[in-house]
Amino acid sequence: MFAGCSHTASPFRIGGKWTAQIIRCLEAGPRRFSELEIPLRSITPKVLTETLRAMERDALITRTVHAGVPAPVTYELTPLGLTLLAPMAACCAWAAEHLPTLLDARDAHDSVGSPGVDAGVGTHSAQS
Amino acid sequence: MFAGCSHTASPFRIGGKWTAQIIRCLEAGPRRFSELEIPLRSITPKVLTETLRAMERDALITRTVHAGVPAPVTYELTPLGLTLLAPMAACCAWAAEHLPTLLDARDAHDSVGSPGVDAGVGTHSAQS
DNA sequence: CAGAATCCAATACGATACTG
DNA sequence: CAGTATCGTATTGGATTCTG
Repeated sequence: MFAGCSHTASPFRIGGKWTAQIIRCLEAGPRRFSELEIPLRSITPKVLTETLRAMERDALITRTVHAGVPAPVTYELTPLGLTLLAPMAACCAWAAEHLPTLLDARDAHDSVGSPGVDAGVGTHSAQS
Repeated sequence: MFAGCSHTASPFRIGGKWTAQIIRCLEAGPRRFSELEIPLRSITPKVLTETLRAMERDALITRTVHAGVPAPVTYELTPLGLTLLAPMAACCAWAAEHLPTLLDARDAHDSVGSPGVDAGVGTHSAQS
């Protein structure tokens, strides 16, 4: 069970913090480096490069250098990368339905012992 | 999208390295601390405790101290925890079908530039 | 039995600056 | 444009030892 769960490839830990978002950005077709930086607004080029290289290594995406000066580079999902969309959708649906509950429970648990100004339960106010 | 992706609660990063395995261990019913240590053979009590506490905080499991000396403690999935089984099954199915492909690609990529004794592609031999 | 305490190593993530 | 280089910090996971 969970064969190969060596922490970078566990079913629930596919890659790092950005892998899932990158896959979604590539869902609609090839994107260039700078086109990925925009929607992932807080990512640094270094981390983006690292993540993309790791994904390329795992055959989830392909990296293509096109002709031109300066040479544009595009990233695209491989067939293997496309297969991740289904389980990701399942996880996404779960999050949409249950993540607020989880976060509320977390808030409630955290506020025990430090109620502060008694803001009450439900202080949660999801951040994107 | 991926609301609440603050790195501990992203759909593809539910908890730490062990959260998913613990959920599966609890799938068939309540388990005691020591009953969890066995199947998760390489976990240390410290990390197991940390993970269980985090899951309890997120209302994924309940912790029950029973009467007796020494007092047995059992952990059990909450209704919320049970809802994770479905997306986990999707991820698990993905892994069963595609993880070998991914790992083979990784091996192939890694062996480029350091073919060693030319073991060829497919040196993969999955470790559990 | 079910952990708590302490210490430590690896890694992930990020800020900043620079380049072919 | 699409990175690379360097540095620093925060978080994670683990080994070991001890206890009500």
